[in-house]
Amino acid sequence: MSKRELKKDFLLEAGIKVMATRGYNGTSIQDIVDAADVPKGSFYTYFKSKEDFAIAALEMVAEERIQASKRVLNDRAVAPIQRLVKFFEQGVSGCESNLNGGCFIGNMCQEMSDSSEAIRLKVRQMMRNKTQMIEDILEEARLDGSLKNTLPAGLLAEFLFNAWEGTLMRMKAAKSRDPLNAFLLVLPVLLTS
Amino acid sequence: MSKRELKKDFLLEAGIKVMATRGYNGTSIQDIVDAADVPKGSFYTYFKSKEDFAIAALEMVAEERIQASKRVLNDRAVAPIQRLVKFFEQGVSGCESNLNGGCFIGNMCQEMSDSSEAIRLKVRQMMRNKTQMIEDILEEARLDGSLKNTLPAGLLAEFLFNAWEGTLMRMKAAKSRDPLNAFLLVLPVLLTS
DNA sequence: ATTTATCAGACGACTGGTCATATATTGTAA
DNA sequence: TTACAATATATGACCAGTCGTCTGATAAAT
Repeated sequence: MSKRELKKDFLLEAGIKVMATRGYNGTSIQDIVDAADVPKGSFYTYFKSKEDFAIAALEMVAEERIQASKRVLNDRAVAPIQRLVKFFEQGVSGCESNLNGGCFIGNMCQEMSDSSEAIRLKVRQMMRNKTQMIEDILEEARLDGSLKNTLPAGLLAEFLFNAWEGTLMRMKAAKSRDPLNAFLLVLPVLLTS
Repeated sequence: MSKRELKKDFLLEAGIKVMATRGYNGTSIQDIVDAADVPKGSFYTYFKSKEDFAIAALEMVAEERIQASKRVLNDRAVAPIQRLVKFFEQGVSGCESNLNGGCFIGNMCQEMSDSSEAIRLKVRQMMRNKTQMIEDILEEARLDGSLKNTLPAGLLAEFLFNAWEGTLMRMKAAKSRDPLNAFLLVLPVLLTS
């Protein structure tokens, strides 16, 4: 990885931390460069605009999450439904690492979908990816007989992903893990009965 | 209602339409007064700050929604679970009326929970209210035997409310009703089997 | 005449973005 | 290896415009 790319990534990582808590419009270019301790002029060497930065940030977060999710979902030593539970549990901790609960992707979705079509499309693509991963594991669970629910896996996956995003949002408002507990208790009931 | 209160409400209604699509930080005082065709100087006659406006806006939206929800949930001519389905369907249309999909409360939650404690607490309270309404109807369904699921009603209500908020969010990213359809198909399965 | 409500415009701070200049880095030729 | 030009990167002062908020003059009501 070139020196340039390293610095770009450093700027991204620092900026994501700020933007994940203060939101897109709540974060200025100045905030981002301050967080990375980089002069303001340098920002536009790496990103052509603030929107461009946000999209790159979304891509970086997505990449991290997808890698982490794959590690959990492909562990064939664990039963599919157990893997799905782990997938969600790990997804939550991934969000908390950006300090102050909340999913960066979900936040950007709510704040920017109506303002920036480019951001909306990127968010949509990332949500589709995640949903597809859930669908795949559900198919696997169906094959081994552990998934009792007879609804189409795609439908169930979409429902579960959305429910989970809603759970993350509620955690943010409540500043509590209770919503997560409710989700994890209902999840197996929905799938195995 | 006094002339003053009428004008205040008018300013609120106009401002909510803008803030619901552009977000809190994406909406300026100028945007709000322009939407209501009121001079900028007047804004601070009615609201002591932008945050104060947002909280009043949240209260107005909540009041509308709660009234609409009560109408649906208290209609004893309809079976409880059917009422719950209607409750969610109507909740979606309530959000779309603020143009461009998405729940004003959910949007404010994601954008502002980490920035404004006052807004976060208001959002939390509103979510609790809604969840309580769901819990009540679930209890009713349990009494008449139509709710098969044996999980505590409070838990189920929390899960359902969060799933529904997630569904609204996904609709915003996807610009589609598919997430709603998935929700409405899974809902009865979760409750009655 | 006195109080109260309204509002135009000004305030300083800050916005996303640009640009001329300064500094590194690289490629080439001797 | 050195010398030097050519190119790329780094930078902070600066732009025009906007931000949320406030004040002082005016209008309306009493």
